[in-house]
Amino acid sequence: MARVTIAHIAERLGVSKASVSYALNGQPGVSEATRQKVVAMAAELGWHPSFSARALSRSRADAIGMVLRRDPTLLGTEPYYMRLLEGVEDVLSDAGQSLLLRMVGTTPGRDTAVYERWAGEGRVDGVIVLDRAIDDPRPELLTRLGLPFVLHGVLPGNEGGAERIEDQHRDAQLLVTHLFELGHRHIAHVTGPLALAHEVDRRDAVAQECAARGIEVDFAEADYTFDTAHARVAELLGSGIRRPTALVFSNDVMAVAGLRALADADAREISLVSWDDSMLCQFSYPTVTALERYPDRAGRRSAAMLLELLDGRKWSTAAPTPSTLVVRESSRPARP
Amino acid sequence: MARVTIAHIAERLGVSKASVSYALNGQPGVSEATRQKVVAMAAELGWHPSFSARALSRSRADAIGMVLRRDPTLLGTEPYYMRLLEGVEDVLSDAGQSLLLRMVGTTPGRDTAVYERWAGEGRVDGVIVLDRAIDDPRPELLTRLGLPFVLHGVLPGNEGGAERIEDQHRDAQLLVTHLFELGHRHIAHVTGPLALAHEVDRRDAVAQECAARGIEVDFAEADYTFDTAHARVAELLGSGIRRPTALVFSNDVMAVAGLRALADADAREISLVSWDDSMLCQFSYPTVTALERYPDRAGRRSAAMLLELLDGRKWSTAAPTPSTLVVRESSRPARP
DNA sequence: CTGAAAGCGCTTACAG
DNA sequence: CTGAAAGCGCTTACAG
Repeated sequence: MARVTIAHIAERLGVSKASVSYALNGQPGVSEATRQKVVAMAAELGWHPSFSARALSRSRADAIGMVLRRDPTLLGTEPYYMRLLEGVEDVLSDAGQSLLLRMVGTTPGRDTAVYERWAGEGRVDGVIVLDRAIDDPRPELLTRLGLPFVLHGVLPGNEGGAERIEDQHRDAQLLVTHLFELGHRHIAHVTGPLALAHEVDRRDAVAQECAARGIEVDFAEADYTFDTAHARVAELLGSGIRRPTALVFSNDVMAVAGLRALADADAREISLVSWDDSMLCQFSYPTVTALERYPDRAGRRSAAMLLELLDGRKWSTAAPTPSTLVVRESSRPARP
Repeated sequence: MARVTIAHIAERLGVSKASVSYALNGQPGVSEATRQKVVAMAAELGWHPSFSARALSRSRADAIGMVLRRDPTLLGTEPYYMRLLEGVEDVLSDAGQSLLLRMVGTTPGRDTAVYERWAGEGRVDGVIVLDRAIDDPRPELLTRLGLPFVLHGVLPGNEGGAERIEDQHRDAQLLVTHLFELGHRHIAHVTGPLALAHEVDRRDAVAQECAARGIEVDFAEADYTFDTAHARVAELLGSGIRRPTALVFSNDVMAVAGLRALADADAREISLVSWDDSMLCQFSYPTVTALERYPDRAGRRSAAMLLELLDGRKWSTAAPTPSTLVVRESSRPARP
């Protein structure tokens, strides 16, 4: 079980370690004949480059990291993250890179410690940052640490927020248009935490789309959990005056909570749509109209962008995949 | 942004690199006075050990790997895996170990290549193997590769299958007893792939529990997906003769498919329970009675076992957390 | 094209 | 207790 090294290969072939290294890495500096002998011998001996030796000499870890900050319980129930990871992992493994995963819960500052450690130890070459917050301290921290990063869902160079990959506007338009066409003229949007940049974007986009169509809109802030969303809906309905005829939820769990709240309030005639699709939306009763946002493709994009950034290549600006609205039972014509 | 090394610390303090190393690692061989100076200086300079240098000199990657082989689409929808990962990650990060994650889909052999590479490159110190199959080639492969491993859900040294951590018998008993007490005397169990060791265990355990109570039981094999499970239930109902009054499903997705199939066949009076709990069971209509199996704790156990194995420590045989039955609407008294 | 050598940043016997 | 040195397995200028 002793490790096969380039020294062994060099010895067997009677050449220098340098030649072996060049041959194995496809670098110039070896004759084609030598290269072939080396490659054949490496295959025969079952040689693999020692990851740590290579990392040390190249100062490259060949790994990228992701810190998930949400509540672990929620993480398990939101397919969004698994699908995102799947896309990221797919691109990384094709590139021979590893994915380091860390889940830190919601305690503030725990992610910071992870980044500091990763940077200090040289354990990852870069990171993908999720769930960008308003005044997010992470870009500055990562810059200070010298750790390359990509903000998931944001174009590089546009951290200011001018141009977003995840186009909340287009998504808002899909949702609002759908409700408008069903005759809804008064809706409410139950958002996620407004400390998250994309939730603010969504709220603003919904407001704008509604204004453009003469739809009245109310907003309520929740935190992606079932219970909070349930409570918000109960409040919206209980406040009495003028009820919305349709509700928009920023994720699938809250949408399903909305379903329950409507049933509890005997207000099943109210329509409802979700910003995230999942099996929850597919199998709830009634089934929930939702946006398919292709999180795996978004993950692929972020991973590809990070690799390009690490290679110093120019980012290739392929357009993100537009979302699709999956119409199900929960959205119906507004009652006349 | 130049890396701080022990050489810098040694130079600043006028001592040797060796002393610095000993001091930083809590090894004997330095005076207490020197140790304190070193530690203080390391903190001041913001020193972190170079992960790759340490890995190279200790031939230890301080990382463990997991290969997920299921269909990525299913992975996203089964909270089981995220919760499992959460438990694993928690233990690992407390121990300063990293988690390398790889998703390979269901193409046979792709996981093998990953293990070979990880072992060859020395990228991980060990792996946790999930979803053990009948005649699983992985234990042998990993042994040959010299890569330490833990079979998730199996006691070390009992790979033969004598003693399982995930006690399918106790779980089967919970489910069958519940149905028995509701008056069911004829049930059917829609299993996952019988190529998986634990699915065979479940089927056998259910058969045994039913026999002990004079319950008739049929079995149908599916593959954890909605469509297949839906088809199996349709067949079970269509076959005509004697219908079961209750169904057991080996995961949540299939249970929800069963719900739909029952509705489609206008057979809502048939009860149904799921071997896995999830939000799918919580928010379906009707809600589904399910086993809470605490996958995060199982993940913790496996991770802890692997770390102990790597350290050459004796495995501490704390008992696994027993499952709990969460009774919901889908299981009702059998029709007289 | 090829070889001898230094270097990446640690750890760890081995002399003093 | 302390220092000089070799070694982990690569990569990469630098001479021939």
